[in-house]
Formats: sequence, structure tokens, C-alpha cells
Amino acid sequence: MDDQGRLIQARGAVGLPPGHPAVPGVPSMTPHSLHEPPSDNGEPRKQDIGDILQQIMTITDQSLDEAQAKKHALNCHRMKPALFTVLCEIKEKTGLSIRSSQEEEPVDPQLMRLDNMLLAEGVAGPEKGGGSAAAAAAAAAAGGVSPDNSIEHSDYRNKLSQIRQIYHSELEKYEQACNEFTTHVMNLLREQSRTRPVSPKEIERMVSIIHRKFSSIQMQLKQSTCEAVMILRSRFLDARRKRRNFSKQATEVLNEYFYSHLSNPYPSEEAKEELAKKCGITVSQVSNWFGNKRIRYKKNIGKFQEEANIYAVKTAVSAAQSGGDSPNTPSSAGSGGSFNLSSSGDMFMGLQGLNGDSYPTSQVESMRHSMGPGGYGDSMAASQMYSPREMRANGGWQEAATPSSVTSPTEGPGSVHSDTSN
DNA sequence: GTGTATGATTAACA
DNA sequence: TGTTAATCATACAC
Repeated sequence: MDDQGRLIQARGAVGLPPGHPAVPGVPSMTPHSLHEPPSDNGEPRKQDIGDILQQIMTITDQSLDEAQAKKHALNCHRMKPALFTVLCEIKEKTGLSIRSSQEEEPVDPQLMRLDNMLLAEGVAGPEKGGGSAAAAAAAAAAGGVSPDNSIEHSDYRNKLSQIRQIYHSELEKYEQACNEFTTHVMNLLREQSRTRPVSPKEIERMVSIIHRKFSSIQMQLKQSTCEAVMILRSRFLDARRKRRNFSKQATEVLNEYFYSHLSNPYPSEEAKEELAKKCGITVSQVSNWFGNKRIRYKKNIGKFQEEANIYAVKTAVSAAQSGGDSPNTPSSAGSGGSFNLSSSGDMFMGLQGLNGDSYPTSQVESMRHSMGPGGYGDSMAASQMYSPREMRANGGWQEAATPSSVTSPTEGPGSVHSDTSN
């Protein structure tokens, strides 16, 4: 007999109208589950099943006490095991079949990524030297080797080890809680299976749901751990946090270039590379340095007067020492080597520019002394000694009339411009 | 501990 | 893409 036929038969048995479902969500009923002693015409059996179904259908309409009593009576009914089997079958065929298709989800790529990262960082999986490899890789990525690298490495290792420890202990807690909860639910369902149709498959499904829920919690844990590792890594790698002042020699080289190219303190790419090599820093650090220097100089020219003078003197000294034959070359300021820079025409004329005469070293020294320990206390005096470029209205650098510091190489030593605008 | 110096970063701009 | 200007974060001197 087909489902339709069985349904009609069941309806007839319980005396339900054709539009009313026999049992909610029950499309079919297999007669083989209802083995009854054969009767002559089947009427008593039909009547029996009908009664049971009727009682089940109306149990919710009764009072609690009545329902309890009825439930007990139904539980003890001889037809109960058969009905239970049928209901289990029906549940399998309806709800479960729909859900089972949704259950087979592919492995979450996000979870895979997290797992891979934790594995790579040495947080998950076997410990690989406490993350020293990762620390070394991080240091390599940073592109520099600092003298206290080993300290940083151990610091990184310790922190990573802490993260690892927390991760594993939390993971263990989750797993324990998951197992406990699963056992609890399984026991509960087994217990309930005495009073309602709960098939083993359903229990299995419930277990997998619990596992999925717990694995989503685990994913959060993994995500948090990954974030912690990322923060640790970024702290370890973040150069800003590990800022080191450049060496004195490096700063000197950069300043020499800056003040000797004050009219156009924009080193070319080649010059930057040369400076970087000379200072033992990167090209981008040179760019940063010049960017900072320009803006800070412009913002507070007065503050840099002294510094400018010192470098003017230095340059003059070296120019004088080298016979004054190449006053335009910053490298002539005693720093050795050449930047191979084009003559930007902004070389300090040293002290030459003051009155057009070349100053011998001794005179330079005496001038230096005349500045006093604090350099020029008088800004006017300073501007006479060395006056910076006038800034363009738009904030840029402009070749301004300056007394000594900045003159075109084509200009004679006497091309002194007074600039008291500062 | 505090103020200043300084290297790095970032958004906006040309 | 390089520069400016503002800002951050750290180093350093006191």
C-alpha cells in the first residue's frame, strides 16, 4: 500500500476528517510496526489503534494530573513499543532527512587559516623552540639587527610561551566542558527516550550539534589567540616602538648635507642612497630624516641657528684645511668620501661669505670662541653669521638673499646678502 | 617624573 | 610618488 493509502487508513482508524492530519508531521504509518493478533475483519485492531491515537491527540487538552495519569497509562500500553518505533521512523523520514543535508558543511576556511597561523607561530601543535624561529623570522623581517636582539628574542619567546600556555589551558577547558555537556545531553536524551521517540540517530545528531557549538567557541579562542600573537608580533616588529636614535656620526653626516644644501635640502635618490650607506641606515630613514629636519627647521629657524653655525664653521674649517678649492662639496667637511652631489649652489661659504675673504683656520677658531658656549645669543648676530633661506609663501624653500650661508657657486665669495627677516 | 628631542607614521596634497 | 604637516611613541637629559 502506498503512503496515501496508509494515511487514509490511519485517518479512518482514528475517525479524523480527511483534511485533518492524523498525527502532526506524520505523513505515513507503516502497518508492519503495529503487529496485532489477527482478527476476523480487522475492526478491533483498527479500533484499538484509533483509541490510542485519539488519546495521544487529546492529551494536551486535559489537566496536568489527568495528562500524567493518561501518560502513565499509555506508557504501560501494550501498543506503546510499536507506536514508539513508528514515530521514530517518521521522525527520521521527515525532520532528520531535511536537516542531514545541511549538516554536512565543508571545513570552515577561516578556521583553517587560524589553525595554520597558530601552527606556524608555534602556538598550536608541537612547541618549536618556544617560537624562537618565529622571533628570528620577525627580526629578519624587520630588516635590522639590533644589539639587544637576543633580549628581544627572549622577551618575544616568553610572551609567546605565555600565550601558548593560556591557549592550551583554555582549549583543554573547552574540551572538558564539551565532553561533560555531551555526556550530560546523551544521558538526558536516553532518559527521555523512554517517554518520547528519540532515536539513536537523533542523539548522534545532537552530539554533533553540541560539538559544532563548542567548535565555534574554540574558533573564538583561536581568533583571540591569533590576535594576541599579531599584537605581540607587531610590537616586536614595530620599529617605532624600538626607535633608536641614529649614531652621532650619522646625524652629523645628515646635518652636514642638510646645512650645506639649505637652499634645496632635497637629496636626490642617489644622494639618499649614498647618505644611507654612509650613515648605516636605510634610504627611507634618510627620507624621514630630511622630511623631519625640513619641517622642524622651518618651524623654528631660530632654534637651529646655532646648529647651522656650527656646521658652517665645520665646513669652513674643512674648506680651509683642504685649501678652499672645493667649498661646495659637503664631503670636504672632513667626513670623508664624496656624496657625488651636484652643485646645488647652496654650499656654505663658510666664513668666507661674511666679507668676501677667506678665513684661515685660526681665525675660524677665534670666531668660534667669540660665539661663546651658547653660540649666538643675539639673533641678529646669528643672522649675520648665518641666515637660513627664506621660505616660500607656500611653505616651500626659496633661494633667499642670505648673508653668508647660502650662495650660488657661481657667485663670488663676496656675494653677501643680509637677511634680517628672520 | 617631566620636558624635550627625535625617528616613524599617516592623511592630504600637488 | 614625493613632500608637508600633524601626530605618535619612544629615547634621553635633567
